[in-house]
Amino acid sequence: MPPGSPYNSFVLPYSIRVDEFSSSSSISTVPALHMLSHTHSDHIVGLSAKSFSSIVICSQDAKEMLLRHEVYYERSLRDQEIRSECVRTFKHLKVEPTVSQDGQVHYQGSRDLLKAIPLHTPTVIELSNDEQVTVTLFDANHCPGAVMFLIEGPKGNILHTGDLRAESWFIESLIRNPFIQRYVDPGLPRAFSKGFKFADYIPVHHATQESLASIECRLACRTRRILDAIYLDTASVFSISLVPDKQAAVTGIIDLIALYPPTTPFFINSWTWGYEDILKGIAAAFNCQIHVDRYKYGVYQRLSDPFMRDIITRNEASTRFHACERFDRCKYVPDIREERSERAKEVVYINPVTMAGSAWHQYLAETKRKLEGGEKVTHLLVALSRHSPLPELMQFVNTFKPRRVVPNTLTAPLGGLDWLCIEKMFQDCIHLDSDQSSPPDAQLSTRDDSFIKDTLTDDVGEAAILNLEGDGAQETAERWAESGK
DNA sequence: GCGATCAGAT
DNA sequence: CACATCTGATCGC
Repeated sequence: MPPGSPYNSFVLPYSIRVDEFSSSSSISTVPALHMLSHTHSDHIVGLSAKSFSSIVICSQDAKEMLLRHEVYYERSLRDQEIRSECVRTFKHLKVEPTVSQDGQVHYQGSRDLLKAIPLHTPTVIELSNDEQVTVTLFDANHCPGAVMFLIEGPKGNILHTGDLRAESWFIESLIRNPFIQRYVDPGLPRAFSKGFKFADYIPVHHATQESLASIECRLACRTRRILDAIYLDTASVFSISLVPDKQAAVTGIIDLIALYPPTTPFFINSWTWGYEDILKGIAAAFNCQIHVDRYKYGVYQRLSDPFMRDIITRNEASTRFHACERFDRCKYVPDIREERSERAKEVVYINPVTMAGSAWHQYLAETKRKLEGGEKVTHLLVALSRHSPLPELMQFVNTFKPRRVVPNTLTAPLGGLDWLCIEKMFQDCIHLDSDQSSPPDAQLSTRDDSFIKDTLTDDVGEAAILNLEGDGAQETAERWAESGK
């Protein structure tokens, strides 16, 4: 996931590279293994190169999505029947053997580079002659096919989250998942004891002092394992607000839709994978299907989610809910900016956004007031985030208390400042025995959360305000790079 | 000349 | 809106 991934996207100390496939970017070592967490375009850089010929580990859904991937321009040509066949960006990753007229099968040039592993299925993979790891996949609640990787081997046990939405139900389900349970921290919470205090924060999983003292728990602790590192989705790590869980976002938008006449047509701007919960929620609430375009239909029909398969239709006249091509909508949901017909004036446009929980409740109340007062509202928002903000990330990391946290992405111009900042954010969520690798300081730990709220805004650049020394960040980066070997 | 990569805008 | 995507410029074999 370039740019700005630490260690060139390698999961150190293993020769495993995640979500980056280009070889030109000044890396000297060829990875022993490639992994793909999901198919959003910033995670598949380099995979479209025709010269790429390595094995890639991913989920079955990600494999289907990748092999059916079409860029917008080619989808458009195909839909206008200017192209007679689909141009699929990654078709070189799977080439079927050919069968000649005499029935003989020719394997020359055939390949199937995407190795799909089912979820919750520990799988032994050879990295080299004398090194093997066990890889287990977990759904990451980010988009269809998106997974986390648990990598276990002689050089350590590492969880790579890919992109992640760790809502509380998600963390609770992990705690109960026997394939990762042994890595869950059984101790008392230390995080939030100082510095970070989120009023609405609900610790869900920690044992009490009494239960820790019980025989069962002491026995369990013998087999408790510790994650050496979590490679964490830090896309929204500088957002400190709590955001609604997906269910609250979906029920909110359903409540608003219900206030319109039952004939009002809606266009749902699913502009990238990951908004399926909105489509499913609407379909269930209004007992109807959602119209989608040829490309989305083809992909959704091949995914493992049976409910998703059932709620989509290609019949644009059969429903008032449309999630067809954003720039080529069907005739039932024309764009008001392009067409000033009576029909176009009736269309209501639903757009997913990232919004704090408090703002979402205000927005819902205000919009409901407008609609009930007869005001015309043609644009609706739905507060559905596909990445966890800081409170969720802290709860997630605190669940495991790993030895280290490595950000999956950094902002290059900050020169490592954000890395140091992230280290401080999670210092109370890592394992007690871990070295506090950063120098003791009074930056974050002695300040109260009002300082943090004032300091950390959604703008990543603001992180620099933390008065951290630039060379300190550099030093930290180098130290971590070294300890990762 | 083309594909691959990058910067910039939406 | 969004941190994913598209576009057009640039690089490089």
